[in-house]
Amino acid sequence: MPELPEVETIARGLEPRLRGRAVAAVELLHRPLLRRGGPKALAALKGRRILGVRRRGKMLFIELEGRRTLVFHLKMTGQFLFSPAAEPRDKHTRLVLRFEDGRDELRFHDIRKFGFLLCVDGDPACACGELAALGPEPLEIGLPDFAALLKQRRARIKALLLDQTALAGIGNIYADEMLFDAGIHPRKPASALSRAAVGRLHAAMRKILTQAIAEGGSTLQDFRDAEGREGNYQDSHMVYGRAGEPCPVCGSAIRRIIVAGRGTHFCPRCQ
DNA sequence: GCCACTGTTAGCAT
DNA sequence: CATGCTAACAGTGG
Repeated sequence: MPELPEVETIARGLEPRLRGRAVAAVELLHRPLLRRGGPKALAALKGRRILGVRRRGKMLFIELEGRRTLVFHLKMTGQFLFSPAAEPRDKHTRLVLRFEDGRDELRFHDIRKFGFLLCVDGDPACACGELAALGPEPLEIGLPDFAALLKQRRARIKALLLDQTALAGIGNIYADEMLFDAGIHPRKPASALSRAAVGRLHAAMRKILTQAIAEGGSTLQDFRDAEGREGNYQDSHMVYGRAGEPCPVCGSAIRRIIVAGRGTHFCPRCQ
């Protein structure tokens, strides 16, 4: 579930509640979650203060003193929630961060167990090939670079939008929404887009992601921010999850097809 | 109960 | 190399 806007929302919510707090312990409840660093690296976080929380693509970074970083990928069902230490833990809780002030604890909850954690000493990009290979941020890439990127790829435009090495952070929902906004068919080869279409897609990408962040992301089933709140952007979805409903622009029935192995929603007339 | 479906991506086949 | 499918997991809904 969490794509760029959801992870950004989580990071912004975690930051003020984590910054400056010292870690008392990290409890790993599901061993496979930890893909880099090992239990010793987690133990070495004791006593260190949290300096900040950032996002890169769909990954979330908790930065600590001494160049240590916890890198989380939430995959489909990862969530963070603060709870009083006395409150019973859900069976899907995979990791708990306890603090020296003892006010509450941060729990990482992940039903499907696809999420992962890296505990890194130094530059996170050196510890994870996937992280090092991430493409540019969609909200930072300029139009000339975006156009050059599309020009050199023959894959379907939707597959390119989902390719994290091309652009970092776009997932299934926002790929469909930005293609609709730009009036582009999801199966169109990226290199075949006209100059005008590339311009529309660049603008749509910025508009959709910016609005989604402003709305706190989209909640379809699981997504909650660090305060347990749902996002609101699902109310603004034009095509995602609306197969069979009339297109908000032209009234044609929204269709659902499979592109790049993913359920894909689009208007056959506008796109 | 069984089957189809789900927001991600790694790994393998083509 | 580039691209496309499928499996990994667990839960939900028909």
